[in-house]
Amino acid sequence: MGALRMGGEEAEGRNALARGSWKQDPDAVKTDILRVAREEFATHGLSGARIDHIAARTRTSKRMIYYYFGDKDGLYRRVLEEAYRTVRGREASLDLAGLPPVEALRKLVGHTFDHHRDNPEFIRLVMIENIHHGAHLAVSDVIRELNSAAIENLEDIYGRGLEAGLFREGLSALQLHWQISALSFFSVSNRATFTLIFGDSLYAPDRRGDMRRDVEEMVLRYVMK
Amino acid sequence: MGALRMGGEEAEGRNALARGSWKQDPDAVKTDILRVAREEFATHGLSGARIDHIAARTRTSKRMIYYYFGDKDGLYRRVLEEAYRTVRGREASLDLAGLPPVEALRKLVGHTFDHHRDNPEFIRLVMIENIHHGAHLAVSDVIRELNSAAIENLEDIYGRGLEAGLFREGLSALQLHWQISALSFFSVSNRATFTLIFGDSLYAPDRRGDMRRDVEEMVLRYVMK
Amino acid sequence: MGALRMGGEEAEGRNALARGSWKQDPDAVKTDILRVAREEFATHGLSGARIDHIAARTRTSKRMIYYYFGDKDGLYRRVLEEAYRTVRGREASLDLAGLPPVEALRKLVGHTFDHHRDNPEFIRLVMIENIHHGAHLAVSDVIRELNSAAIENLEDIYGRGLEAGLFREGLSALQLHWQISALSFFSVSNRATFTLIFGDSLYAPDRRGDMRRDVEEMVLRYVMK
Amino acid sequence: MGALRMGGEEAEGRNALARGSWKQDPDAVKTDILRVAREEFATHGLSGARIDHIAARTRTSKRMIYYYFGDKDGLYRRVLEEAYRTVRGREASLDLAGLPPVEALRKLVGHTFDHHRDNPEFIRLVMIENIHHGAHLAVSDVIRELNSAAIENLEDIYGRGLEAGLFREGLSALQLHWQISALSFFSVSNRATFTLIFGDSLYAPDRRGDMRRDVEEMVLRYVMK
DNA sequence: GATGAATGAGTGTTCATTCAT
DNA sequence: GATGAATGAACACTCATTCAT
Repeated sequence: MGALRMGGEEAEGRNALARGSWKQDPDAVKTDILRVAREEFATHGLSGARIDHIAARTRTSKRMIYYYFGDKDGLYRRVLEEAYRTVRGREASLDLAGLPPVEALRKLVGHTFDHHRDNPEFIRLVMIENIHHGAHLAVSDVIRELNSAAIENLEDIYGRGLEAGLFREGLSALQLHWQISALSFFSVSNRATFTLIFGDSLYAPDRRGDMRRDVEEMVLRYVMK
Repeated sequence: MGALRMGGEEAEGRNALARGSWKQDPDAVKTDILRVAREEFATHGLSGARIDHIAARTRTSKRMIYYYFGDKDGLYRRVLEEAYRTVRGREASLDLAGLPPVEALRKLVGHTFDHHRDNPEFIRLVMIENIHHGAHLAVSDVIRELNSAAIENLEDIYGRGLEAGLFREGLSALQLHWQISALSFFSVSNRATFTLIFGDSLYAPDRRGDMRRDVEEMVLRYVMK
Repeated sequence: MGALRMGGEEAEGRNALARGSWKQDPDAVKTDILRVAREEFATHGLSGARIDHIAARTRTSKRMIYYYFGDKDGLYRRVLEEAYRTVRGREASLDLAGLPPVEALRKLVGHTFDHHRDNPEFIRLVMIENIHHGAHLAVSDVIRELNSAAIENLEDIYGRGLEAGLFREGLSALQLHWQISALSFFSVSNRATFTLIFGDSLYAPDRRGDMRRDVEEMVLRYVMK
Repeated sequence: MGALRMGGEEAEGRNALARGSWKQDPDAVKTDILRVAREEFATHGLSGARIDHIAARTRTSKRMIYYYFGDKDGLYRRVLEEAYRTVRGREASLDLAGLPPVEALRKLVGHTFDHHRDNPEFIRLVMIENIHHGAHLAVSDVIRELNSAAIENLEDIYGRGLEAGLFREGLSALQLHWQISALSFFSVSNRATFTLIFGDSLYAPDRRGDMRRDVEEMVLRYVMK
């Protein structure tokens, strides 16, 4: 996508838009469609999303959606792929190698929590994909690139913690990743039903830090000797 | 009508059918519709579900769905309500009062984990409801009855643990419920995408007990001094 | 189709129509759709036909076409089936058993020629189906009922002609049917291009009898000793 | 441009392509488009044909189709014209003047039958054109050149047959052409539906000669005294 | 209460064709 | 001459819902 060629082009795209002549800039068109589509899919789900709605909020026409993305499923898949790719980019950029194990782990957990909390749209896309049994992720190429960063970070930290005699033996990076994800993901994904049933005390703006600390604490107490 | 709670009704329904006179048994008709609808909604989501599909797999006609449930949303709401009601019934039936705090907590966590794992259809309905921002649960009466059981159990256990000097101070039943739910729910809700990206090693049939123990362990280590 | 229940119902259908209330008469609705669809398909071909055009010229809506016929292909198939069925009915009604072989054969050929000439819509449907490689006839049940009448008539006539020493040996009913069909069919199917290239002298209204006689003559001269 | 008649062009086209410079050879481009278009139209009909499919299977782009042929109808008309022109070329090349009337007629009939049987694509184009009521042939210039060869051949043969006292009086070349065409054309045009209904015994590969002989026989018996 | 028939408003998709460079 | 981008109008088809009996 356009993002790859980025830099000057994006700026050009915006200038072109400002001049009212965004034509002949396919990357800008595609990016524009994807942005709107991501919102629509995240808000209404795959079946609930309407191509017409997406087209209406785009700088181009419905026809161009089909020109570039083939069909509704193709568009959804691209939205999903871009979402995963962006996340992966953020995970990789975390620099934890210089920190001692405990601090590194705490930072990774807190970062994961924050990231989920700050990207509810991504969370919703993943929820939606799970509602569809992962059928679209399964046929996508991105999955092959996704595995690494998060797990590698954890393996490094856990290994260093073991060596330093700080962490318990017998745990695995995959398991830890699963637990960290569960605590971070659920806090966003199930917020609606949870607050309806139990009130929103846990989600008061000034208590977000508490919740993150609780999650960090939970992971650390689980891992440390 | 609470048809879902009655075991006998299904059998009655079948007998009535066998006699060719189930038409005079409105409860059986409603139960039949709800059963089929729950499957359809859980499988395809709210927007993805088709009234026609539900009607086709029901012993009665499409007209009856509208007769008894008003519209698609009404049917979905009833499905959601029955699902929550059933869960609540199961939670209440857990008898932990006789157990010492640590054992009680471990049992409650394990039970929650198992329950989620054994009821993916319920998990999916909750996911779907969250995709729809909890809009249907919000207008339902069931929420008022839902709060209690799980939290009360936890309050009792946590209080007894504190008294016995086994548990840390400063935690809350609500927070614990949230954490237990997160770990249990995510293992079902995100199984599709998680296994696609990281493989299904965590979900091997013979490792289900490991995962439950890990969750129990995580909660206990978090709560205990 | 309606034709099966015919008699009083059709009349009722017409009365209902006259009263402006044709509703609740599914057979009349289906017959109406099929009539319009036959015209549309015969005029524009399968790909060229427009469901919207059919619906517009029908007493019902586009939606009903899908309600009764599933999709465009289903409608086309039904049109084709009804066309073949009608033809077969006419073939069977020919009573040739009482005539001497030569006269019987002449009458059968003339009748076939006239029938084709009088039913250009049927001819066009068969042309269209051949353009589509017979794909729709192949999956239809009617083909199984179609074989008989025409061939049986010919077999009887040819057998009697042989016995009477009037006809040559070594011919077959199937081959004769093929030849009679070719001469009759082509005169309708290729009329447009033929008259464009060679003028319409052969198709002058007062020469239709000549053409039929030529076809009869051709077949008789071929069959007779 | 008459590209279709030249055998060498195709090779030239390939050479040009091999040299990477076929772009400068408009005739090769046009021929290429026409070849692909003929297949597409013959296979799917006029309405069923897709410009995109044609473009995709061409060495050039969709734009060139419009550049050279105006629109879909223009392209179809050119395909039709080239097909007729090719046929006419073949008819003219038949040398029958040296043969005695009966042999000449038999050869002409057999040749017509074979030609139709060997060019189903041409037959299909003519069928398609007839489905469209000859509208495109009507506005084409080729029709004016088409009349002659076949009829002239027949006139010559029939005249010589009459003179020799071998043929019946009162027939016409046009009528004979019509009958020969009918028997030859139908065997290809209606093969799909005919074999579906009556089986393919008449079309067994080893019986093609029989069918041709039957057609020859039918015409000869019709013409001879 | 119950049924098959009926429907307006969308819903994703495709078509031949033209524009900008 | 040549290309990829762009498009309006239509296209087949579907949906939740209601009507007539």
